[in-house]
Amino acid sequence: MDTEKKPLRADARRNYERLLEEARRAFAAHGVEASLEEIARQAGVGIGTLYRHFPTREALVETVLREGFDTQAEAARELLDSPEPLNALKAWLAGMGEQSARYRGLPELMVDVLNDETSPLYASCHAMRDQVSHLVERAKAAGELRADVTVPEILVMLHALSWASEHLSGDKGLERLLDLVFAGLRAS
Amino acid sequence: MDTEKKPLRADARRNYERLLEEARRAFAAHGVEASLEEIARQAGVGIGTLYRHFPTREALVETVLREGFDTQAEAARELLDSPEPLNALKAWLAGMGEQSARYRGLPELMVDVLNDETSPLYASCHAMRDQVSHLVERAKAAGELRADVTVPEILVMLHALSWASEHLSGDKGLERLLDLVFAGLRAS
DNA sequence: CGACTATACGGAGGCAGCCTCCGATTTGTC
DNA sequence: GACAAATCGGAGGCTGCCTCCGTATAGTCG
Repeated sequence: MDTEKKPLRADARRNYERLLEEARRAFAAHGVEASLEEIARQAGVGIGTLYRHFPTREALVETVLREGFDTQAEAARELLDSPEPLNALKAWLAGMGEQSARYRGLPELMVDVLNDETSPLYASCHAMRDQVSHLVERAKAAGELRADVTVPEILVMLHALSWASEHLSGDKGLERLLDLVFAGLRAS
Repeated sequence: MDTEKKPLRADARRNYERLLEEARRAFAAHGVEASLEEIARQAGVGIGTLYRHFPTREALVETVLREGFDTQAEAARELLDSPEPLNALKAWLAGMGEQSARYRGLPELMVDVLNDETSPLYASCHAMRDQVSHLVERAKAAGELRADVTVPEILVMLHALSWASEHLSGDKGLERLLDLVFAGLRAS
């Protein structure tokens, strides 16, 4: 895991930044399946250059998302000290869900990645998985969370809700859906 | 809504059936985004013939799914007489969810179709929407279902769970997820 | 049975996207 | 300023979508 990084040549660095910028724009506009050739075109760069910097679509997505992921990871550490385990978990899930809902098609990608060690996104996702594990254990220990629900179930469900919120007209969809799932659909 | 149907020519009918057969196979193997050209090829038919019988991918999907949908619609009518409104709703959702989970990518298609009147799937989906509405009203009236949850929320959530069950390793995933959502994640 | 017409067939062709490969270009260094 | 290493760019091969129209065939009628 050594992160050797020779300094890039000036033109390479410039192109790298332009590509990221256009990728953000394109993902926002067309989802995570946006045309890579279009991204290169908009960045004023050949398609070969895009593929040199980002060998796969996932590599590009990963780089675009990394900042948000790091923030999210930090949030998890703080939440571990919260006096309300269940709310801490909910808060973490809401944050993660927002990340996952950032671009159309992203929830699908995230879920697929959970079982694919070769993906550049795998490391990030796995780290999150560990973090949420702690939050889940704590909430279970406090008797606030069903003991029989598993971490994979929670994660898949979370991404499913992000996925759903893409397809729901309302804007505050994700939060609402999370509430429903935590509280249950039965009349109280 | 007159269903005029001139009898097809013998070769046309034969090709129609072959295409449906191959479509079922292909959707099962590769999801609803399976290559149409491959389907035509496997059916021993030109791509033009496929498009003549099924002008859009959705038309083909719709035809493949119709039988299951009709069965599902019939189930709804019976469930309206069930003495347990909430269980009736759950049963209906489980059935619908299974339909939606039949092919990879189908939940997404179904959700998108809910707002697209021009889709050949729209009629089927809308009919279902009406049916589930009755079941939902009944369950609310009986005080067994939260009063503030809406039909669109329930439907999107259902398709989200179908979507999730595709991505969950276990096989009885959908049923389990439905239970979780109805009961809620909080410790009881 | 043979001819004629509505019906149906098939695949070429144009477009777009993925990804690879390698000759041409540019950067940084001595 | 020249040279090697690093980087660029896009042509090319592939697959898939969908349309269009010349060709083939089923069914009918004399």
